[in-house]
Amino acid sequence: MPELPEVENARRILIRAELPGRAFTSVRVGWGNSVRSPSVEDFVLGLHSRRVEEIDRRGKYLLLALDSGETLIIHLGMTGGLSIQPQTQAADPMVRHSFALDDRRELRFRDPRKFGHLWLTPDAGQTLPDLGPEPLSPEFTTEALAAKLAGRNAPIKAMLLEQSVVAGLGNLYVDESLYGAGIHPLRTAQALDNGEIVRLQESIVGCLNAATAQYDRARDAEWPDPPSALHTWTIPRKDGESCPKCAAAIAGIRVRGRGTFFCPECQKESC
DNA sequence: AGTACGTCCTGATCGC
DNA sequence: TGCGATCAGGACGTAC
Repeated sequence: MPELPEVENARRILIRAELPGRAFTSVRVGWGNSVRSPSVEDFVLGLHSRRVEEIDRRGKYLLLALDSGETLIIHLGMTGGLSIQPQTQAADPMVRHSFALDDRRELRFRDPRKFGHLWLTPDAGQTLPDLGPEPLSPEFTTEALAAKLAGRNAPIKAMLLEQSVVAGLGNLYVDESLYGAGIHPLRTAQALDNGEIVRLQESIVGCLNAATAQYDRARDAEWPDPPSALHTWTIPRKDGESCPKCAAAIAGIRVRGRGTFFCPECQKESC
């Protein structure tokens, strides 16, 4: 499931593959429900002959700035992945959308589960939902995190999945961050003390930086076939496996319907 | 407003 | 062995 490090990896792959500078010569939308706005027809028309100038990221959203002044926003959903391949190369049947480029290559959006989404908008800021701070930017301070958690009764795990609290965390990196901070996923957000919030903020940054660095190394080592997903987590995601720190049995529970793994010894429910 | 839950999707895995 | 049932979850709509 693409979360911040995976989306950032995708961004850097597209930049290294020199997508910026290229123009779309034709666009094929294979699953209309993916296009959130405008209509599929206007989406295709609006992209025609447009050149990609820059590729940015906000949370889990990729932002492709076009020479028309509009922005193509891509969210990979749970199973989405992007690649650039020669137009002559046969496309996987799971490729839902194709963006032919002016150099005989093609940007392909593979998305088996169809949870990915696309937008073409004149104002990305207005189109994107309310997103919290970028966790790898200086704006993501302990104070900023504390302010978001203040007065909130939901489990800390649910809060961290909320993109308006911090942008870019998903199920996996939330578990990983809580494990690193030694905080139980069901702790009430507003019950965390200052020391715990400090540890949590540091753990989130540490997890994301470590994963991003791992992707950087893999891209360099495996170019031109860099991995789109790596095993970046340290806590086993299986009930009963041993905690790498204390060897206790890892517990698997469900929090808000999400599979959640933690160490009952390192992450006590009451403190 | 805050919290919780169902929904969209289909490949992979599970269990009989 | 085969096949139907279940699982996986990001973001959003709806409900309380």
